[in-house]
Amino acid sequence: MTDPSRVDEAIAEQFALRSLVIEHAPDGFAPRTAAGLDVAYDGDRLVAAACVVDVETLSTVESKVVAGSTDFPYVPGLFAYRELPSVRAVLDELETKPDVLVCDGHGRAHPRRFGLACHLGVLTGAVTVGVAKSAFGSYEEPGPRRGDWSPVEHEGAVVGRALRTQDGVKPVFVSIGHLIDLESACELVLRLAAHHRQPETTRRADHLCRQALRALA
DNA sequence: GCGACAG
DNA sequence: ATCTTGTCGC
Repeated sequence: MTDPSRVDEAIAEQFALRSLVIEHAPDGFAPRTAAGLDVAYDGDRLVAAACVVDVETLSTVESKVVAGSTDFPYVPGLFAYRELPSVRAVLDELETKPDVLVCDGHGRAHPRRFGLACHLGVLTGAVTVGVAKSAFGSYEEPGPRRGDWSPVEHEGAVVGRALRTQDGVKPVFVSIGHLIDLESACELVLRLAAHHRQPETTRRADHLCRQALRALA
């Protein structure tokens, strides 16, 4: 049961905020650290995790987990309203200030071009990238090799890429969140996904939050 | 009107 | 996201 008024309100806010997204990086932007963000659920209880990784060596610099809860249901297109509060909470716990945040979901590749990654970026002023495991709508299959990609379009505009991060695996869907360009975002994701389909950042954050969640139960 | 729909 | 065994591949 999703309260219609909360949904309408959220959608209106997305339209109001989406023009604030900046689609290019600051001069000489070269991220040295990247933080992966993820949330694991047990009903309405949840654990959010952030894992900061050295982009060059892929070693973990710092990680934090935070327990919390949600009152907003999962609604496609309104993911941010469910996860953003806990994601921001765990980010506040970090002592390190990551150069870029890698979100588990879409940025511009969203029905209203304002997915979780954009929302987080605009609200915090951080550089953000969205990496999702599935796409809204359809896309053309990219080539079979690591690094191959195809554009993801929405209403005639390129909003993201289906990026093959390993030979023969399903592509991930990369889109910018805030303060970066799509090319740089894909370059970063490919670098972080040196060993697996998913970037090391998201993988480690994923492991951390579900491990912490089972520790509570 | 019907189906599709990040996690 | 989460519920879940065995199984294919490096």
